[in-house]
Amino acid sequence: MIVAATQPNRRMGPVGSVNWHAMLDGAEAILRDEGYAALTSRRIAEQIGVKQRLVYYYFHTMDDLIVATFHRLSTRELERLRQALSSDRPLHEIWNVCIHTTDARMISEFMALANRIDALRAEVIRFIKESRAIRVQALTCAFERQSKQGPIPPVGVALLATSLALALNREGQLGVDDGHAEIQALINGFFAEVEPNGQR
Amino acid sequence: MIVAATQPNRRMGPVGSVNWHAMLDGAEAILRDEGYAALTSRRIAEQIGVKQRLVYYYFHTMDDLIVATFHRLSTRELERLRQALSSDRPLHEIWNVCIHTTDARMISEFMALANRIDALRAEVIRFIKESRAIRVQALTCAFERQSKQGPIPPVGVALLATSLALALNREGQLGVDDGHAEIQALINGFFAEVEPNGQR
DNA sequence: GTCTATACACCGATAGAC
DNA sequence: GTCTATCGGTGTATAGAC
Repeated sequence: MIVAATQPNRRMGPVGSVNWHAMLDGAEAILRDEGYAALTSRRIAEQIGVKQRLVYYYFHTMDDLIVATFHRLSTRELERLRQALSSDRPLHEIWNVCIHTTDARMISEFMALANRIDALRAEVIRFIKESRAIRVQALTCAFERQSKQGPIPPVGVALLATSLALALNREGQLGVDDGHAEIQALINGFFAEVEPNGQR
Repeated sequence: MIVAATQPNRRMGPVGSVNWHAMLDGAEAILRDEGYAALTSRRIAEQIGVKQRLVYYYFHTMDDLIVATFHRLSTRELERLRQALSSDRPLHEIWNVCIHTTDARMISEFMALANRIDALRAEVIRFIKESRAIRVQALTCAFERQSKQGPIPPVGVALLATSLALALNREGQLGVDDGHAEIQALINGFFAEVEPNGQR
């Protein structure tokens, strides 16, 4: 997954070890709180209490570390979505995951980083496609169960939901809420119609 | 508008002069093509063919330059939206502005920057609120003309439109198009119903 | 107005000891 | 596995000449 860029045969720390995870934890915290300009090997080392050199023992380059951070994050998010999919109220649960575990601020940082790190862009694309597929599956299933074909096919609703969740999240963090209540009412109406109660 | 941060009484270059605009032009280009990590005084100077020191003659700090760049950009965008509002088909024209002049990539960079530059965050909030107000005006007017009150009030549709335009833009640049045709069909249907032809 | 020159801090990445 | 030490480069921002 993570490919060497500079010194291919350098000795490397084990993927998945305690320090490896600690470094990604630190990277997430820094990205969230200070932005990607502050995401440096020195800052990560300071954050988790190790020496800077150690970061380069676990990751060939900073770009590799960033890609690994997103990969771990998106894998966890997909896992949550899959769990939500197999719950009693998949649509409600999937929406909850998007609204409550997604951090618009960190998404902004990764989107900006993806503009210039090719490997990250590929990961982002993979994540968008996989998460959309999960949503489509949940929606298709729900529509069939209610025996109704809405005016928008599942894949359209999936895109709509992603775009709205992100917008609500982003604007909420900025303190803007114009139209939010109205859209929330729309979403509540959709849920009432298509997934009115616990059923599986 | 732009407040001194470091050396308040320093002699400064004139706002709106040729060099001033050239620097913001350069900043936009760098932000769009290389991301905010590359947006440095040296890089801007190189881009427009002046010495690095000159950047600090026109802007107290890099943050000031960034805020000024967004301010000029958002002012121009609002101007385009106001022109669209007073056209024959305001809804169509406003949508065109969002889809064709908005660069999702640059938006990502500014959103990430706004996470840590307070003055920029204030500008972003101002822009979101003002552009939403313009959309609400266009939608309210169109709904009244058609004498129909849709299931979603204007401010909700405005938020929906912004969120969709951004999502279509962003994913289009990534090369993802799952659900895009379906949403485009939805938008076309909306236009056909609420603003079927040129009328003012 | 625009320049040269520079202070000072921090960056990624590596060599090689233990 | 983890360290010290370090290279070469780049960042913001300023002093002061012309």
